[in-house]
Amino acid sequence: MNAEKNTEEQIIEAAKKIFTKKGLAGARMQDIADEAGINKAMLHYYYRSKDKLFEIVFNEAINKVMTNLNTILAAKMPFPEKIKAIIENYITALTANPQLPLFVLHEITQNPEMFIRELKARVGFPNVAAFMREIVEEGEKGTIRKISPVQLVMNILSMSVFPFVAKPLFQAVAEIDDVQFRMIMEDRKRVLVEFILAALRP
Amino acid sequence: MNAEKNTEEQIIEAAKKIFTKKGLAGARMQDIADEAGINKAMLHYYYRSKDKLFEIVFNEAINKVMTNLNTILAAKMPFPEKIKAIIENYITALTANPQLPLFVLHEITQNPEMFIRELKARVGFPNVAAFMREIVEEGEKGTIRKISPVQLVMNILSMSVFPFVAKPLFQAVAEIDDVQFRMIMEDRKRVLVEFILAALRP
DNA sequence: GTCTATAGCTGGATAGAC
DNA sequence: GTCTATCCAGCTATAGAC
Repeated sequence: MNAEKNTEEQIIEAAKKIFTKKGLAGARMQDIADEAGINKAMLHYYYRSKDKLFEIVFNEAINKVMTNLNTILAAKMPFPEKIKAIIENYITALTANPQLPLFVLHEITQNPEMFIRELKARVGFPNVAAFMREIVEEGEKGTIRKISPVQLVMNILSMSVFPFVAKPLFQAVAEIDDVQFRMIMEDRKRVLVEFILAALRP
Repeated sequence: MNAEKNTEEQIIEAAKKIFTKKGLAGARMQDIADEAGINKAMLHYYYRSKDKLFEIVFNEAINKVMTNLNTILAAKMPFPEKIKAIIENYITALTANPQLPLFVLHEITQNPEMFIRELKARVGFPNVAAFMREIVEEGEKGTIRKISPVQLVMNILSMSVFPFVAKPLFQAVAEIDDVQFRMIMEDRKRVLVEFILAALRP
């Protein structure tokens, strides 16, 4: 309902909100129109079809997630600090946008082709290979315990992202509200770094 | 298409498959009928509505996931072995059913009320409180490093479940097929236990 | 119990006035 | 560019024959 912005932007904003909440199949064009404070016909006027509108929102989400990660992975800094940076970056970004990962993962599963297309559009997108080489090197230098780089990457990613994917489940089981969840996630930045570095002690 | 089983069972079987794959909003009654090798009208004859059918499938999924975990959490065994049991149990179960967690998490997010209703129906369902007490005790005994029990539970769960939630993403980025993924998950049982126990060394 | 046919509605998309 | 009215496909659900 941002009366300041132009219609195109308003629509994208509204579409983001509805699609991330309901998914492609669950979202209604009427919902998006209502959220944007405009008429349903306008959506088609500007973006032709539901699928086209979705693709824009989805690709934007992918790029947002990936670009962030990529810059850190490529950065030159000592290994433990890099781990710290990755974790803090993820948790901060996802605290601001908790529904994003579940949305992305669900839609990738529903339609892997669209994701792969977008992956290939951005050349050499996830710069994870270099980071994995770093893990092997550190292991050989003896700075950290030797560990399969694929598994370590999975561990770091899992522990950073999964709590947000499982947020409603955690909240129901542990009976905690949004404020408490935020606090746990804030605390988690420190805990996770400690945990991972402890696991990697030679 | 199990010609042996009775129609009720065939329908549930088919509904499981389609719902876990497409979600509630994405699934079509026609798909389920086709999968079961029967007519669309039969679905309504046996289960009245799409929502009713879905609720049965969903609750069965919840119970399957929970019951398994609960028995292990309640079991009496040394702490490190319990961790091993939890991880191996999860990874084995999810290897046989990789789409289950994403389905459950997505639908909980769409409709938390249904999940909470089912949670309350099973009394004292997730027996996680006892396990968290165990974590604190072990920390005070000095057998493991002191750590917030909530955070440790999140870590264990995240690392066990998330790879399956993110399976299509991993496969696309790392360009691996189903066989390779299975191997990595099989290997992961050992790696994870090592990783966690290493992180918990006092 | 099982099928065909169809009612009834929802929701994406378009026509056309302004 | 924006709105109202409307079309039409696709879907859930039911009626009714067998």
